[in-house]
Amino acid sequence: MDQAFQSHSCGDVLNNEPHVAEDDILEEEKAASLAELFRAMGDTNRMRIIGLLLHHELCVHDIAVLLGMSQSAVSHQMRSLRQMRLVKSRKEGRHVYYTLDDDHVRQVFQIGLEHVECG
Amino acid sequence: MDQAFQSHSCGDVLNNEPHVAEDDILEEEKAASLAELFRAMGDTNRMRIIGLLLHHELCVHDIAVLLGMSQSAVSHQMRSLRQMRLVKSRKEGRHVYYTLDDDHVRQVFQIGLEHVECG
DNA sequence: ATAAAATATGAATATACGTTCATATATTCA
DNA sequence: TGAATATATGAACGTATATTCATATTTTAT
Repeated sequence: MDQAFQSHSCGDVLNNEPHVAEDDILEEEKAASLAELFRAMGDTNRMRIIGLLLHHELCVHDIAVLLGMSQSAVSHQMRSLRQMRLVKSRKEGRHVYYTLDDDHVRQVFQIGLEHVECG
Repeated sequence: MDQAFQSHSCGDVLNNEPHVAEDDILEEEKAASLAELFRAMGDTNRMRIIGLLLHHELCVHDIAVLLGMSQSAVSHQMRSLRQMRLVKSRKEGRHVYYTLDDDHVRQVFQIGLEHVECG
């Protein structure tokens, strides 16, 4: 029997659902990836950036000006967003234009917005 | 004219879309709320907890046992999750049972999973 | 009433993270 | 080539955060 079931003594949920632990194991590696993804969205400035990119393709400098951030700060943030595949970049001359990577980002943003707005 | 338009000189996106800045202002307060929400999902253990609560209503002690976390650590985490309205609690005797607060949480989790899996 | 069990909380510590500053790389234009 | 513009990057510093430890609160059982 799973070790998780040996040392608890409260609710009977675990006893009625003997596969809770196994299901959880499946999610273990994914939990870290998910956390990493959401951590990338867990910053006000990065959310402001995503908010801008919902509607427009923008380069680093434009984002910096629009949000009143330093060029360096934006560049560092874009790196995080790129690494988490929240945005993708397109180089054109000396500019690097950013857009949202895929529709998942838009969806998560939108559902999150519903959550914090309506409740 | 908006101050954001005075000091940039690169892409013409801003000139072609004169309302970028105003749209952004609308999202300003929301950006902080969104970031707060996603920050609450930006931790591996909290994602493991959400992963468990997708399928089962569980009390603090059960979660602690299943995830190999201390009672205190889980309790602190549940507080964060409650404050962000990701979970809701139901007290029954000396137990406090937790479930996901609403379907937004499930949806964001699911879409996030799609993103990190298939990508 | 006393003991045990479940949960919550405050302080402390260690780690993660976001910004700034200085600087490097790359591209355009004179 | 040299100057200017756009972006990227590494180090450093300050802040936020997750855990542990000790303890408080609440409820159940004897």
